[in-house]
Amino acid sequence: MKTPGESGFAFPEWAYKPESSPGSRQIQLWHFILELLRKEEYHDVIAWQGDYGEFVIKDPDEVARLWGARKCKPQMNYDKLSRALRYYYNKRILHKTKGKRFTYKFNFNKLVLVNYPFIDMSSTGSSVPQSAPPVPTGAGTHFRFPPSTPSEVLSPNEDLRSPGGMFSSVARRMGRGSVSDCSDGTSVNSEIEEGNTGVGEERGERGVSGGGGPGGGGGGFRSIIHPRLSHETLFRMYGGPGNPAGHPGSRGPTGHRIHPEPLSPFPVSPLPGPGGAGLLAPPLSPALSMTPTSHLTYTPSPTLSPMLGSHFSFNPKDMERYLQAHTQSVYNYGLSPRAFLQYPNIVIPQPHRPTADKAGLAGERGERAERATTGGGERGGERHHHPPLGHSAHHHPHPPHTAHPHLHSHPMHHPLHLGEEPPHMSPFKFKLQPPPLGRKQREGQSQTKLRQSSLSSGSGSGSMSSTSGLGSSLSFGSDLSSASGSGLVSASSSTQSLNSAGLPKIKVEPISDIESEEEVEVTDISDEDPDERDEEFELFARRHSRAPDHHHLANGTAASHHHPHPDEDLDEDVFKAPAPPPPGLMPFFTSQHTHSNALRLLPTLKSETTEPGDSSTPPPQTGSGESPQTKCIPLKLRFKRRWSEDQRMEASQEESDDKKVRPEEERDRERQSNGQMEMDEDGTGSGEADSPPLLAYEGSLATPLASHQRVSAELHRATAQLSLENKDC
DNA sequence: AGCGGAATAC
DNA sequence: GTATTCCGCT
Repeated sequence: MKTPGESGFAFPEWAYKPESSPGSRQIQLWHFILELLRKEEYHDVIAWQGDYGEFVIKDPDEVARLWGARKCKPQMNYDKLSRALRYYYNKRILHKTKGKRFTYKFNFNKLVLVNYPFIDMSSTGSSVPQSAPPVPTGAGTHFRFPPSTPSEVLSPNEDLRSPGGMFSSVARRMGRGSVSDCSDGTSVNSEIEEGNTGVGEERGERGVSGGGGPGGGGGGFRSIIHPRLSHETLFRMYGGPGNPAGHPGSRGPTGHRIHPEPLSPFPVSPLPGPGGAGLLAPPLSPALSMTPTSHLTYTPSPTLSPMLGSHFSFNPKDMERYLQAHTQSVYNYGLSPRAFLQYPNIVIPQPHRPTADKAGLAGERGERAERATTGGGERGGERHHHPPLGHSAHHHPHPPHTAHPHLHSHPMHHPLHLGEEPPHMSPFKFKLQPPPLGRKQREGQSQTKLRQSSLSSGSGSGSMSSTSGLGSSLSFGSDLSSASGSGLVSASSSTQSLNSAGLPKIKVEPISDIESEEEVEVTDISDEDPDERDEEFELFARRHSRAPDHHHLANGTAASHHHPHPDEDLDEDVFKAPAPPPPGLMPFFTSQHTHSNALRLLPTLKSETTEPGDSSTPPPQTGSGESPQTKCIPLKLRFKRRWSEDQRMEASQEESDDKKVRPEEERDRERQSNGQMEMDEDGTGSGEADSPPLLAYEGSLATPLASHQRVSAELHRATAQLSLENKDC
C-alpha cells in the first residue's frame, strides 16, 4: 500500500484516490474538526484556544450537528461525537484538556517535532513562533508552521497553536472523498457544507481546499506531506498558507483559500521536488505519531522525511530557532524530552513560561486579531517564548499525579524522570540508568503489578512511570548514539557502538516500550505531559518495537527486510538512521533525522535505508558489505533495523498494549525474546529500542555548557556534514 | 461533563 | 478500521 514507491513518492496510492474506501477513507472526525477550526466561519462553534493544538468546542451541539450533517447522521449529538473523540485518545490524535470544558487538544507536537525536525525555516522566512513546531519543507515546498491565523484567540505570540491554516490537501481529499457525504457527494465542502446550511454557506467549497497560497507569507505550501493524513493537514494547519498572516477575518469566504488545485487530491503534488523528493514525506505522522501504527489505517509511513526531496536546507539560525521552538513546545506542552534528543548537544534556552494563564481565553475574539503575523519578530535568540500558553500553567491543575512540575522548574522535569534525574553535567548526554525490565519480566514478576501499582517496583522493575522514562530514554539514546557516533553517545551507545563496529551479535531487546506507553497512556492520555510524551515516545517505541524475530542480527543484512511495516520502517529510518557521521563531525546532528534524511537524499543510501519514499521498499540488501554505499550506512543502522524489526514484533504488542490487551501469543513471543535480550543491560540496546533517552536531553540541557555559540558551530558542522553526506555517500 | 465498554453499522 | 449508538459509572 503504501506505496508510493510506485509513484516514487511518498504518497500512497490511496492518497490519490478521492474516495475512498470506507473506513478510514471517509472523512474522519478529526479531519472534520480541523476543517472547522480552520474556518473562520465556525469560530463561534469551535476554535483554537489555549495551547498549541488545543481547541474548544464552543457550541457542542452545533458541532455535533455539523458533524452529523456531514456524515448524514441526523441523530448525532455531542455525546456521540464526544465518544468518537474519545476514541482518539488512544490513538493519540487527540486528548482532552482536563479541566476545560469541551476542550481538546491535537497532538501536533509530536508530529511535527519528531518527524520533521529539520525544516527549512528559512524558506519560510518568518520566524516561527516557538510554540509552533516547525514544519518540514518539502523541496519546493515550504511549510509554514505557525499558524497563520489563529482563529481566535491567540495571543500574539501564541499563534502558533492555532493553526490557521488549512490543510488543503486534506480538505480536498476530504472533499472528494466526501462522496459519501450525505450532502452531496459533490461538494468539496461537503464537510462543512452542511455547515453551510447551518452556518454559513459561503464557505463553500473553495474554501475548503484552500491550500495555500502562499500568500503572504510564506507560504506556500503546497506541499504536503502525506496526503492522507494529516500530515498535511497538520502542517497546513500551521502554515496557514493561505494566508498566514492573512488573516482571517478578513477574508471572505471566497477569499479564503484559494486553491490551486482543486482537484488534485493531493496537492501536493507536488513537490516538485527534486526527485522524488518531492514528497516528502510521508509522514509522519500523524499517523504515526498519532496513531500508532495499527490504529490508523493509513498509516502513513513515517518515513521520513520531509526532507527527502527536499533540500535540506536549514541554517543554523533556523535550527536554533527551531530548537527553541521545540523547546518551548516541550515545555509548554509537556512534550517529551525526547524531542531534544535529536539535538543532544544543543542547549536550548529555556523558555519562560508565564505562569499566568492566558487569560485570554475569554477574550478570544478580540485577540485574534492579528497576532499571527507578528509573531515572527523575535527571533531566535531567545524568543521569549511567550508561551502561549498560559495554560500551561493551568493545565496542571488537574491532577496531582501528573503534576509535573514542569512548569517552572526545569522543563525537563517531566515526569519522566520521576524522581530521578540526576542532573548531570557530564558530557554525555545520556544518563545511565538501569534499563527497565522487559515486558516479560515485568509481567512475569508481576503481571498484576503493572496495573495494580505502578509504584510497586519502583526501581527495579521500575515503576511504570519510571520505567517508561528510562526505557525510552535509553533506547533513544542508543539511536542517537549510533547516529552520532561521536561522543555523544554514551552509555547506550556502548552497545551500539559495538554494533556499528562489528555487528552486533547481540540482540538487544528493548525493553518494552509498552510500559512506558502504557503508563502514559494509562495514566492519562489526557494529560498534556504524559501525552505528549507518550506520543513521541510511542513513535519511537513503536518503531522499534515491532520486532519480529530477532534473528539474525549478525548479519546485518537482514535487516533489510523490511517491509514489515512500512511505517515503521520508515520511522526507523527516520529516526534511527543514523548515518554514520563522519567521525569527527556531527556530534550534534546526529539525530536520526538528519541522517536519515541525508541518506535519503543519497540515492545510494537510500537503497539501504529503505526508503523513505515508500515504505514499501525494503531495502534489499543491506548487506553489509555489499555496496559501497554501505560505507555510508553505518552498521549500527543496520543493526538497528534489524533490531527494530525484532522489536516490532514485540511492539505490536505494545500498541495493543496501549490499550489493553495483548494477545498472548505475542506475549509469549516477547518473553522469549526478552529472555534473549536481557543482555542489554546497559540499556543500550534495550532501552533504546523504545525509548528515547530523556537523559540525553537532559544532560544536554542540563549542561549549560553548551552555549548558543556552540550550537551554532555544531549546526554549521552538521550542515557541512550533511552536505558531505549527500554528496558522497 | 466526561469516560469507556459493548454492540453494531458501515 | 472508524464511527455510531447506548449506557452505566464517575
